[in-house]
Amino acid sequence: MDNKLKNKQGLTEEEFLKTYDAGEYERPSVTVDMLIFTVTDQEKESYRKLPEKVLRLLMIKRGDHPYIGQWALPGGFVNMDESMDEAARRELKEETNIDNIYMEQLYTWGDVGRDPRTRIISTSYMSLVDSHSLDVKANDDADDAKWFTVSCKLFQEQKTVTPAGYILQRLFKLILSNEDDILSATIKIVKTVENRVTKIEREIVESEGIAFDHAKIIEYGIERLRNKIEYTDIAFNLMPELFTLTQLQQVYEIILDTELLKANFRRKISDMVIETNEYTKDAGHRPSKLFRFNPN
Amino acid sequence: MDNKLKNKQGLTEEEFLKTYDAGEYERPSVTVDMLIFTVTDQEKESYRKLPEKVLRLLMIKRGDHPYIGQWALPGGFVNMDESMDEAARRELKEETNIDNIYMEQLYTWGDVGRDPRTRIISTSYMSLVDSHSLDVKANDDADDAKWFTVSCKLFQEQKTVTPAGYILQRLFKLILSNEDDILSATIKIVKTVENRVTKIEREIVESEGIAFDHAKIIEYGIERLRNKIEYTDIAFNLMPELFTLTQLQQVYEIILDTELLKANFRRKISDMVIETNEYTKDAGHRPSKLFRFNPN
DNA sequence: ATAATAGTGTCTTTCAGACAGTATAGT
DNA sequence: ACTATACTGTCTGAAAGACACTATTAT
Repeated sequence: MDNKLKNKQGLTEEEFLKTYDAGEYERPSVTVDMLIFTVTDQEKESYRKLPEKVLRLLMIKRGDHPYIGQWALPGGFVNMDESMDEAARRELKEETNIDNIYMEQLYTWGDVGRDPRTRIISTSYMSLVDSHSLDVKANDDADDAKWFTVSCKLFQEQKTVTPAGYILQRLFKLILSNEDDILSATIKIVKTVENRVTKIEREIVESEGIAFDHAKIIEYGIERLRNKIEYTDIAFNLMPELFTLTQLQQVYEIILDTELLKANFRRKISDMVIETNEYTKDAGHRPSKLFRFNPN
Repeated sequence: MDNKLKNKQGLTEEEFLKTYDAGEYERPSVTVDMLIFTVTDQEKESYRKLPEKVLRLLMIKRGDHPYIGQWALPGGFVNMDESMDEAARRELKEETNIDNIYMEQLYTWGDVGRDPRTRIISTSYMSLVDSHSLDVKANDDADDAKWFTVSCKLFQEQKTVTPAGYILQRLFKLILSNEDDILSATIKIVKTVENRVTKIEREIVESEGIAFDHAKIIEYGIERLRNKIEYTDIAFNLMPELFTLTQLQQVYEIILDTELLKANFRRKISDMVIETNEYTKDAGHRPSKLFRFNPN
């Protein structure tokens, strides 16, 4: 490419860049918000039943205004000398102390009033962590990071047919809980189809204890996770090196919030796993074969 | 919520916000980049054949450094008083002069050196427009906007098995062309699976006439479009009010870059369309029934 | 024996793919 | 009659869903 080309002011690219002034336009701040999911065992309820699994999300208690005392997603500013992904990895490392874990960009949230301090645009990332690779680290961190059990359920659906399409309104209840706190929010998702143009809007109806618009960001992340677990192998990021097929099925079940039939589940995931010769021991019942992930 | 809570400095939220100083940290600029797709008829090649369809993308010729003379996606800065979506709609309106069209956020691109002037983070949006609702407007615009025929093909695939997974490298050739210009780029997509952690990276190998990292953004958009057309009804955003099933099939075929079997295609889309009583006229062959979109 | 979980076989229905056939306009 | 497109019927095989059955450990 000819880099001696001159612009209307008669400047070459080199000269142009040397004199370039980024200008006095005011700029938004840019942050990343991390959705860090893991799956852990619930305490066994009866003497020799299998432990139930729960989906957990890492949240941080705010120590200052705004939303002081409420819980927010971990995250922080994107520095001038790092890419978005690098910023996200840095935050992840700070919170979980793990380096090489699954991470994916989800969506960028840029409504004007979403932070009362100043204009902040925030990109959300989702990360999936095997709970066994986590040390307690994130639990006794100075900045009050804690894992919350996540539940997100559709509880109302309303369809209105209009002359040129329809309006579908769905209400989701998001509940985050642990031993000490229960946070909740209601998120309204409105899908409008009019003259074959589809539009989807997401709105927080009510939010208890969840800072900023993070309830919306969490709901969106869960939706994406549910969707993606169906047609990719991301679920294995939540599994330890060796696992039983029942454990794997439990992970699918808590994420999708449905019960699956064992035989069918095994058929479906059969070529994503490799059989090993090892078995579980000293459960109060028949031992089960351990499998590992098969990266085809 | 109790908004009389005080922080460590003894300030209420109101007092805190009044004295809040956004700080002297340098901030990136934030822009939106629009992928505006449409489908148009190619000139008929023989006297009574059906016109072939082509997928087109709107690009703008750069009049200043950097990348002077090259072609870039339409887009612009996000103002402080508008949301990301509003900025995207504004750009869309400026370029196409249409208001109510399909638009979807795709991805946020934030590599450090992606713009030589200053740090710019850019969110890409995809929009689908029915070409009949477009006037020539965008063609004779002052800022040299033009539609390019798009083609994006996989031309090399290479898989290397590693001890703990594999590396899959794919090369795509992107070609944008119209009567006057041919632009092209090669994009490398590397998928690494290692210890059950998957990572995907996208890199521009070579780019001819396409400004910035826009080749990458376009390739990603096409991938998403191809993916989404399979399981949603977005294709209808590219169709006029009334259309024949063959026209609809052609749209699927150019986007997916494959040939589909008529009978199977019709079965698949049957409940997304409504039959009308109208027929096409004066084609050199049997008239065909017109359908409209069925917003279920 | 019984509780609890592990693991398999198979029937049915649904859906995607392939292909062959019939129908109807213009020239 | 012929060309070009419109439209339909049906066979096949793969996958999803439902369900029933057998197996193996600990108490």
